[in-house]
Parts: sequence; C-alpha cells; structure tokens
Amino acid sequence: MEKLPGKTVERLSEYRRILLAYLDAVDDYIFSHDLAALLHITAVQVRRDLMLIGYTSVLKKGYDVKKLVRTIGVIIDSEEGQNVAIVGLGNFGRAITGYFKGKRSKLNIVAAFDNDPKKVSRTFYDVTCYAMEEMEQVVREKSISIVIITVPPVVARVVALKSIDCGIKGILNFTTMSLNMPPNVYLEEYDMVTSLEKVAYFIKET
Amino acid sequence: MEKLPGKTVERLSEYRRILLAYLDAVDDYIFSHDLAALLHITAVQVRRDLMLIGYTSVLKKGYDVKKLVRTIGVIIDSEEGQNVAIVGLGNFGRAITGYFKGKRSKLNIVAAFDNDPKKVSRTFYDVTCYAMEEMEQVVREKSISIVIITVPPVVARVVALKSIDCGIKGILNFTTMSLNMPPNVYLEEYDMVTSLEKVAYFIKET
DNA sequence: TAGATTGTTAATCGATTAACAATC
DNA sequence: TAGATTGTTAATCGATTAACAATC
Repeated sequence: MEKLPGKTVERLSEYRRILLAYLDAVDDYIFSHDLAALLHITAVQVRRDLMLIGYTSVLKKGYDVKKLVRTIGVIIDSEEGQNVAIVGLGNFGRAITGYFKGKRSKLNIVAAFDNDPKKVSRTFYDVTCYAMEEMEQVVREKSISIVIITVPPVVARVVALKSIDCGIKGILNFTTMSLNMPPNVYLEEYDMVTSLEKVAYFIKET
Repeated sequence: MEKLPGKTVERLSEYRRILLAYLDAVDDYIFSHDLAALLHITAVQVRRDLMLIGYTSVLKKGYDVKKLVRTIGVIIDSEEGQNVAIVGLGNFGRAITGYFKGKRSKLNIVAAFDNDPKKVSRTFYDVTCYAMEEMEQVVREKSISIVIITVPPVVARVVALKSIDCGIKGILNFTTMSLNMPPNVYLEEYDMVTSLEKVAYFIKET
C-alpha cells in the first residue's frame, strides 16, 4: 500500500488509543459519528481515513471495534515490534522513559544513553543507561531502529549524526535544535516552547 | 492586525529563538536564505512570513536581526507577560517545570497544582505547588492566563473544566485525552505516543 | 551594469469538508 | 418504506512554492 498522509496516520493512532480505552465501555460496534465525537473531529474525516486504509463497516451496525483496532495495528506496528532508545537522561528524558514504560507493547524502550558517569550502567524504570561510546554496539545488539533525542540543544546535532551512523531509521527530536536528515531517515520534531508561545499569541487581546 | 496563520506563528517563534541563539555569532543583518537554512525551510517561506507581519528588510543587506527579534516579540508576547501554571506534578510535569524555568522571560511559570498532599506547599524549581482547591484563588491572585495540563488522562477533562471556570484563556494539553473547549478558550494538544507511532509507521518496510 | 536579493501575486499542492448515490 | 449510515467524488479551504518585477 502507498504511504498514507501523515495526518491520517496521526488520527489512526488516536482512533486506536481511544478505542482501546473505551473497549469495555462501548458496544462491539461503533458508528463513525460516535468515534468522531470522542476525538472532537467530524464523522466524514473518520470515514475518509478508514476508506484510505480500506476498512469497511459491517452492515449498518458501524465499525467492528476489535477488528478496527487490529487493522490499525497491522498498518502502524511492525510484525516484530520496534525497539526505541532514549538519548539524554535529563529530567525530560527520564520522564519520557517512565511515561512510555508499560504503554503500547509494540514500541519498546530498550536502552538509554547518557554521558554522565553517574548515570551510566544504572537503570531507570527498568531501562539500562549506556555510555554514548557504546551506542553502535547496543543499537546493533538490541536491534534499535528509533531514537528519542532529549539532550541539551548544543549537542543535538552530533547525537543525531551519531545515531544515523549507528543505523537508526527514525528520530523523534524534542530539543529546540532543528535537525536535517538524509532522505532515508524519518524525522519528527516537537518543541514545547513554540507550542506555548502559540497559545500565548492566540489568547492575546487583539 | 488580523490573526496570523498558526503555522506562521510557530515559525516566528522559531525564527526568534534561532536568532537569539545566534545573536552573537552572526552579523547584525541576515539574509532570508541564511535564516531559512538554519531552520531547514525555504527562503520564500521566511520572506512570506515576514511579509505577513509587515517587516521589511534594510536595503540589500538583509533583515536587521535585533529589530526582527523585537518585532516578533511585539507580535507574540504581551506587554506585561503571561503567567502560566502547571497542573499535575508527576515526572512529566516536574520535567516541564524545570525545563521552562530560566527560559523565555515573558512566559513565567508562577504556580503548580497537584492533589498529592506530599507535594502541596512544597516548591519545585522555585515554583510553589498548591492544592487543586486553591486554584481559583491562586489563578486570580497571580493573574494566570495559561495552564499546562500534565495530569493522568482520566482526570484531564475535569481539570480542564475547572481551569476554564477559573478564567484560564489558553490550555496546553499534554495528556492523551482529547479535550474540547468553548470557543473563547484556545487549546493546543500534543501527544508523544502519536508522534512516536508516526515515526514507527514511516520507517516501516513497505 | 550584472548579480543578488526582495516583496508579492499567481499557481500548485495537500488536506478538509460538502454533496450525494447506495445500502440496509 | 423512511431514516440512518456509509463510501466516495467533487468542491473548498489553507498553506507552500513558483514566478517575476523591482531594487540596490
């Protein structure tokens, strides 16, 4: 199948989570407008997204919830799951490690990297911290394909380059430093300062 | 001035940060293509954004860096600054508190709220934690207009409603629970699980 | 001048929404 | 049947990019 639009992928992820959360509460089937209401979007958008992944409803009963969850899993997840590493175990890196632990099963945080000797070889939320020099070896041994970068901005670029050297395929960059990647590496960036400033702008009195 | 497109506001925030960071390194003036290169976008986009805010370059020397930083400040910041509160002092809430402390001066985290008695009345990174019952009073006394929500998803909705009751104008929601707001409250949501799943999808082998 | 840079309009691209025939 | 729901095309909206005249 052709790659889906990024926005559709984001919503598929949200559909799945909300359906999993409501799995016990709702019936076995759900109508497009009910799913839409849970996410505060329109029913047309739900139907169009599901059309794009070739999923069809059953009769006029709506969408089979369990089947839909499985179908979205087939699209987003990999058979074997993807292994993830955190690079940078500051406050933010540790919070993310704790946050992801015990969440979705197909995305596993299996290692952390930091240069602080006080952190290396300790474990945080069951995740072992390694020194940066060990990265290549650990990435290979643990089949890590994604890194989450939470280092200070000044070293973000060298960390990203190092990750690419180690064979990483996807990067989630939480630093304020904008990165650019070769075309074979997928990059997703988020900056909370920008988000907060956006809020500040839009609530400003004219 | 009419409200700018959200994407333009995001980039203005990024322009400012990158210019501040490079303030000493670069010359007093910067060309659109140089600024674009720093953010890995196109020069046309930079020029169009600056056109929208009515900022013009000087001669053929490029944009006056200091003036541009000030101009963006006038657009994004409020005269008096905006006061921000964190609601939910878990790992994530504490990390964000520490992260924002000592950053941009016009956005100040002036309070935190949590229901855990062990946290209430303690301070984290110079920010005092209050009980949820005190919210209305503290928001009023400290003129808080924005809250960052980092509570467990199950209570996100009641926290958001309470915030609105207290007169909050903008919400930055980091929980996985999608919120919907009355039209007079500005809402920005971010979900890192979705971001990570998006990365996972796009690096999947065909 | 020739070359570099700009501000702005028009064209393109992508994503959302409206419209509607088909189904139960 | 009548009403509700769906899948899908066409129209709309918004954001990015291309084109280009004007400036130094």
